[in-house]
Amino acid sequence: MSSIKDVARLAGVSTATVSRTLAEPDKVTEATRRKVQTAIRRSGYVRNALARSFRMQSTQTILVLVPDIGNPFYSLIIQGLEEIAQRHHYRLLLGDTQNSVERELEYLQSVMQRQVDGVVSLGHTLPPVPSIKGGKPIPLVMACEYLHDTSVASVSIDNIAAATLATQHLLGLGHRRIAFINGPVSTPLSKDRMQGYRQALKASGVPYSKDLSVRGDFSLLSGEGAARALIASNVQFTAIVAANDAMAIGAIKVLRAQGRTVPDDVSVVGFDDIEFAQYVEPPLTTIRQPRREIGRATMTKMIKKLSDATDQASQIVLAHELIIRSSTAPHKGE
Amino acid sequence: MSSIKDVARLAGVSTATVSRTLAEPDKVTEATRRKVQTAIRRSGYVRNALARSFRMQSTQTILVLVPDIGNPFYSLIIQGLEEIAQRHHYRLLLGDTQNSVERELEYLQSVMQRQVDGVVSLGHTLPPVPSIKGGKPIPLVMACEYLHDTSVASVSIDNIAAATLATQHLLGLGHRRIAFINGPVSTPLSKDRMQGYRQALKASGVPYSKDLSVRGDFSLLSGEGAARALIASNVQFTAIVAANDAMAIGAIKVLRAQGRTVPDDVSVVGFDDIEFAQYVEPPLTTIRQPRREIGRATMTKMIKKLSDATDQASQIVLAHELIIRSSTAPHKGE
DNA sequence: TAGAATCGCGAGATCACTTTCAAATTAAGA
DNA sequence: TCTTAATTTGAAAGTGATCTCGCGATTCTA
Repeated sequence: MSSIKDVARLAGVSTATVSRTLAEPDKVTEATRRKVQTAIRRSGYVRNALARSFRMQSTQTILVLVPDIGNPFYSLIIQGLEEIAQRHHYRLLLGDTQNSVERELEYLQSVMQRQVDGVVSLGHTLPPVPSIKGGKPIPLVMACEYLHDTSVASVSIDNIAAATLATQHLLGLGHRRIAFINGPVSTPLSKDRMQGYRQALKASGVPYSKDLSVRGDFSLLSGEGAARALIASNVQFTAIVAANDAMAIGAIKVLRAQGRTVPDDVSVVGFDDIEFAQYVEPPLTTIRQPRREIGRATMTKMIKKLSDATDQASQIVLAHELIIRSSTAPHKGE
Repeated sequence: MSSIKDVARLAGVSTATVSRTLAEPDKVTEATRRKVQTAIRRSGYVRNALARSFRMQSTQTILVLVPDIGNPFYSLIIQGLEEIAQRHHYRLLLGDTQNSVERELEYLQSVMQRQVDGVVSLGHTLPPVPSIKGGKPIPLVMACEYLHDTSVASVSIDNIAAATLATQHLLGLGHRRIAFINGPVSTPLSKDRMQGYRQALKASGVPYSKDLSVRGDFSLLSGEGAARALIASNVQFTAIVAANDAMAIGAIKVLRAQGRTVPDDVSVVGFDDIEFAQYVEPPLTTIRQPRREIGRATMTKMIKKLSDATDQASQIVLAHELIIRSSTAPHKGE
């Protein structure tokens, strides 16, 4: 493989000039530039990115921590991230943490070893260690999730407002006994959705009942479990709001299996608007998150931080939207 | 940041010894090992992976080309890949090619620039360029897809047999007019599934009709389109086999919208057994691919190639399985 | 047209690590 | 005790690029 030295020799210039030609072509004479360029072509030279990364101590790579690659919710976000990253010549290193702290730590090794220039986290656990990179903090941006207290940049929707909207929709249809299937409660995001739910209830004068809240982990299976728990506990409910679509879909499956029809017996509203939401029966009423846009905004923020270390952390909030399909209907009966 | 030099100085040894202590601790005296280790601890030294990669001309990173991250079919495969990779201290660089050649080429840049040690492709396009790495070919393994003619290693199921099995299931239920929704026809995988379909038909003495075959692109939307095309063409059919679950699910949606019930009016069998297949209505009969196992086997092969350049390309074939749910039923009627 | 400023280019240092080769030390054998 | 073999260690080379510094050439200013 030819190196920069070979090119330099072939072109009759120094390696410095070759490097310059590559990095800032206009800092070099027309004539030499041409010489170098033909030398490059002739030798089939390609820049050794490893050497370059080493020298510059930067890899043009962003680590993206995904809680679960299998969750289709993340796909559009990733596409948004990638779109902007590619535009700025950054690459994405996707790390599937599988909701496991150990796995996350493994990836953070890469960070410690300076193999990535920045970290985007789609999960709620704040990557703990990597705030130093040769003394300098390494940029971190959270997407979807966020931290209330700290000064970590994030991009998300207003989950309180969104959950309120979902609940209001049900309330507006005449439902009063509305169950709530939450995600893992530890995260600010889950807390906010819960808060939005309660807020809407309160505003309509509907008392909050603890029995109507169950917890899942955002998976299809946990949605089933939540619905089963709800039914087993014998509380009355005519509607459910789930903290994400997967759990809503899981719940619907159980509901139907138990002979309750959706939406006639119970209305269900989801959260996220994943692609499959339109394909289940009945098509799911849900809150749409601007997923691609979240990805774009997140990476844009990251790029900014990368080029300007003094860039301030900010909490970017994007708009959500209630998508009404067929899984919700007016409350029937006395 | 402290470097190996600092550690060496602190421990009163040479950098070579520090390096050795890290790489092969037993090539070093107990005493010096201890000295070095405390020096490492005291200085908070972490190996600079960039320098290391540069020196060794290897990054311990495998590029995984995924046609579409959003497709949940790939998630388990990726998890399988990751499981084995991590065990051997390799990292995964996930590249979402979005079925676009340009994007694929972008990622192949990484390969040319020696930023990855190997390439796993989940798509059908054979990465063209990267067969050279400093003259040496860089390992490539395909998963799911494969090439009939060449000597590229691959891990997949027997798609002919699998499609035959799916079709036979329908045939066994008494169906004779069985439609086939294929994927992009250019790929060996699609051709094989089609062939399996036709083979089963032939074996049962059912004539193949061109009108009963339509083509999609593996997406939910294209499944809808395919079903619509089928209906519009006015051919009679009482069953459909789709080349993947997403298209099957899309087709079911259209079927129901048109007033045909599944499976009473038309039986549908999918392919892949993605998680959602159990959650649609009716739950989907489908061919299960051992996805996690495919991932594992692929990465195992990759590791082998990485450590042994003479390793022969092989076509590993794993077992598939017909999962019968509720989207298929005996053919009704005269 | 002399002196100053600017520009283009090359020599060589540098980045942090691995690895070769030979020296030095230790262990084994006679 | 001396020689030989084995083991442990260090000096230094090498990896491929970038970048600083300074020199010579060119252009500008007065």
